[in-house]
Amino acid sequence: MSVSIKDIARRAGVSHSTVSRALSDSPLVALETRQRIQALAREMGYSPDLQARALVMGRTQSVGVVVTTIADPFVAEVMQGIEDAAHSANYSVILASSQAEPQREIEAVELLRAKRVDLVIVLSSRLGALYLAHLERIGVPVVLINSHSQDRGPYTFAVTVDNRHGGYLATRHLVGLGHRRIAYITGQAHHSDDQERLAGYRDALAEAGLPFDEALVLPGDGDVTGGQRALGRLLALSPRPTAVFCYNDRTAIGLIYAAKQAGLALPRDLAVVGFDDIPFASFIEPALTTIAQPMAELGRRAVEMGLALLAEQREDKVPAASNVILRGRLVVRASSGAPLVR
Amino acid sequence: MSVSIKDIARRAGVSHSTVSRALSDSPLVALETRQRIQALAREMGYSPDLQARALVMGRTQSVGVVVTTIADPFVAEVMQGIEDAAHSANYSVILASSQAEPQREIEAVELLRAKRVDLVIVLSSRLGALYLAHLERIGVPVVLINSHSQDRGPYTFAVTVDNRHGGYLATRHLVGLGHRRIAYITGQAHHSDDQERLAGYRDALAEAGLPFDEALVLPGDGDVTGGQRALGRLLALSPRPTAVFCYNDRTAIGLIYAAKQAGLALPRDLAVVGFDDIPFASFIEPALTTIAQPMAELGRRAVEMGLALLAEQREDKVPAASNVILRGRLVVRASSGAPLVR
DNA sequence: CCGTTATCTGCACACGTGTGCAGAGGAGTA
DNA sequence: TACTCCTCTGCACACGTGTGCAGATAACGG
Repeated sequence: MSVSIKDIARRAGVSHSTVSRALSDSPLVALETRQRIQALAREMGYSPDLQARALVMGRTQSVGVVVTTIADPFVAEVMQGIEDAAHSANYSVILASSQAEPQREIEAVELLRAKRVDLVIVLSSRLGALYLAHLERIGVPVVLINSHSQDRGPYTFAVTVDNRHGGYLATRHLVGLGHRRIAYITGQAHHSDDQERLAGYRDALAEAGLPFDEALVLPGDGDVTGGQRALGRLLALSPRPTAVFCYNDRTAIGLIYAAKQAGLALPRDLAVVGFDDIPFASFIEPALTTIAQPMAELGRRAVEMGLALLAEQREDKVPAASNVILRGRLVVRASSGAPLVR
Repeated sequence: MSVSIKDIARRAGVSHSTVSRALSDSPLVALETRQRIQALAREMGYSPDLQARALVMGRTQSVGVVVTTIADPFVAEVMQGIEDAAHSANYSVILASSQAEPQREIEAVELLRAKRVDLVIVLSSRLGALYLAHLERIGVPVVLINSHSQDRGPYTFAVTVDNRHGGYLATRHLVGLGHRRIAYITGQAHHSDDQERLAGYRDALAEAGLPFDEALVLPGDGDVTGGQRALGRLLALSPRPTAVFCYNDRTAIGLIYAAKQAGLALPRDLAVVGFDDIPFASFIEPALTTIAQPMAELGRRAVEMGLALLAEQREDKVPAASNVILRGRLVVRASSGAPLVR
């Protein structure tokens, strides 16, 4: 099979302990012996078994990431940041996707636990109380990205974008353009992100002295299809809204697609604002006005925070970290259109 | 720390061997004892250490995946298929991304080797001979996705889409619409996919009796920016091509974006065909005609083939597998336009 | 030449799990 | 009762690695 330090030890005529020390450049081994062994290891194509090492060291140098699906460009961009930061810290990434099935999400967490990852990152999950309890039990730090955890355990923290502020920025932008009837298309039900973006939407309305109308909140699903389906309901409203803020870019893209097929002229007939700023947001027509999330940074920060937590946990310190909230920024493109003339 | 079978053994008043057997439902343990231990394990929140198990069993139940970047939607879709198939087979996925830096790709492979993954899948890499030799040494089956390996080792196979056929279909479609000057925008240099798609392009030209003109092959980079930059060179050609086939959808999207900014009316002034059929291909304007790759299936098949190879390797059999080549299909949308009138 | 010290190496154990083998105990049979 | 056979359990080792400790050897000073 694969060559181990014992094999090297045999060929070098020393014990495996000496080989182990030589390979980690310990000064306890005579320089000459050290170099001889290192050369031999290279020659024999030695590759250390990280699992065996992890077993004795008590750390696997790997971070487990739970996502709903990597096919979501937002998720993919965050993963990019995670992978990057993990790589820099000499950690590797184990991916588990849940396909948004709660049962499978539990399984995923259980698997990562069994793999003894040092750190778990959960990406925009809608976590029930039961699930959160499950997370507690695994005994390693948990960092949630874009998932609010009001009821968190000692080593559970969150890195989120300021959804409420983002929702506020988006809606204020539309208000500023003169819109007075602005719809909101939601994401998946019971997602905390969604609730917060909606809250920001209401903030902006309130600030402008506009009434909040329940009927203007239309259900979506966070994917393109949800946006497409929402158009029908939106057109059925009377009077018809002149603008719409969507839970995310994918929803907005679906809505725009359906609107164009229905013969609407965008943005004149309907101004649209999304959320995320996924890579393709600027390539659709009209180019999408949106709230840019620092996606890669979310991932990076989550890793950094997790590693800091890990260090503190090892020293049995009370974690000094606090939740990180990053602000998105408004990116104005064509889809929100020119100021309304009246 | 975490509870082990020894802890359970102590509480149950038996040896750790008995616990180990009881948890795997071995008939060697009395039914009553078995059930008692299983209940105890559940109560104590036991989670088996898969690393330790892997160490003694000689298999980690994990597959390593090397990608350039997961931010590429094509890659993300394939990953989806990989994760899915791996999950079904009770395998987990370790991700390593190279950012297209050769040095980092080597590191990635080395890391996966050290993690003792049972199987390595490499996604659309441009593999030099040196790198391939490196892959050989790791001793586990390697499956390449969309990377031709003319010079492969005994346990190295490939799952690819029929690039040449795809290139042929795309170009024939344009020829069929009456175009006679058709450009091709390449992907990253030295990528075998690219060479093959180009070959298919030439096949279609030859079939139609059209000359191959080197000047019509323009350099891209496989990303949106490459498409954008290519427009300038394309417009400088004289006479100007009436159609263009792009290495992939991202390139096509960049090209379309730049063309619209330059004031061209698409598809009238320029017909465009892409390759991949990424999720957003149908949402840009004009909707992109493209060659649909069975992305998730590529991933699934790669896992299945890899596991089959693994089984054969374990029995020291000569692998019976052969490379898998899947065909893409032409998806006609608006960007290739109506038949040319002349 | 002897004692002390510095330098290096190996023994033995640990991590958590799986398993061949021996042996204890009970049940059954002659 | 004595022997055999079956059922169950524990011992001991294995996987590949890291490390405290003891001890061997050499170097050095008096």
